[in-house]
Amino acid sequence: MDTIEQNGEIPLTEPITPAQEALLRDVLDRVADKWTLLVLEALEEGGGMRFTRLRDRIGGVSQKMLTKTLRQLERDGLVTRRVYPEVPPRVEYRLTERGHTLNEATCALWLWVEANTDAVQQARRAYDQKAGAGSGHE
Amino acid sequence: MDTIEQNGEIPLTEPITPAQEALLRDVLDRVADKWTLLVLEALEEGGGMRFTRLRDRIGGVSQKMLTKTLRQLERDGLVTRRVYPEVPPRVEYRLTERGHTLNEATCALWLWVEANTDAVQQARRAYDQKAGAGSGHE
DNA sequence: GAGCTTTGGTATCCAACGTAAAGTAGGCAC
DNA sequence: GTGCCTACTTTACGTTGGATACCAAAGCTC
Repeated sequence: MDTIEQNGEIPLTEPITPAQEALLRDVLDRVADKWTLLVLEALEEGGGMRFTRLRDRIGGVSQKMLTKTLRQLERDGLVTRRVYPEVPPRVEYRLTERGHTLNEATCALWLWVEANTDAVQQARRAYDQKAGAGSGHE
Repeated sequence: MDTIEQNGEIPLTEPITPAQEALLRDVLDRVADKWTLLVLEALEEGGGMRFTRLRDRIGGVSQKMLTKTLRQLERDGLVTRRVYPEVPPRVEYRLTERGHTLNEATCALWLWVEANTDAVQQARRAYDQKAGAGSGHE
């Protein structure tokens, strides 16, 4: 009989079961998302924030995707969604403690992007020139 | 190797121009990708690797996406693609130095995922129960 | 010499996803 | 009553990702 693990400790060396592997892959997919990272960053910097303010702050995100991203983050226990029963409606989103730790974990990634954006752009230009000039498989 | 420095220094606090902002967003979008992270991880652990081996090692990735991901990484100067003119063809992918640094930057993210997968799963169960029970907004 | 195999891809079809724009709710100023 | 405000939800549509099929080119088999 397969019991879902109920112990409190997680071996950091290797994921053992395929179920754990699948779940890990799923969580990774959720976390390695552009909008997720941007929402986390915005909420980290701005503290609690309303929907529209968050949308404006991030910029370029559709309501649908922002709603979806926030719901997923709420479901995963990374942000809290607090509704004030007022008119007009007011909903405030805020990072949980766990969400805060995730944002910290992505900090290195942000720094990498900031530090390497220039080099990546140069690499792209070089690649595009080379592809356009020499191989000629068109 | 000389890097072109037009403004002399890059402030790590804020991106200034909208163009830089857009590029940064673009690079982030490229980097915050499930397959990208998995490819980087696989190449980091396994060293240089052939296409099919990489596909098997990652698991669940289609040829199309693996090809696309590898092309993007190559274009961005993060992996090298070396073709041996043999039959059957042999293509070996390998991390560049910059790709290696990116993988290091994502290390914290991997650790977070491994450490928090369990808690996320629990949060999801709690959320789904609560949503199904009727205290929510349905 | 026809046909199968192996490897690293393209090409095609189709479902899922993301975006933009319009619609919904519900008090409140007019 | 009409319109406005906010936080969504729904609809329409274009783009992307996945599964499958196909391709090329040499070697081996028959």
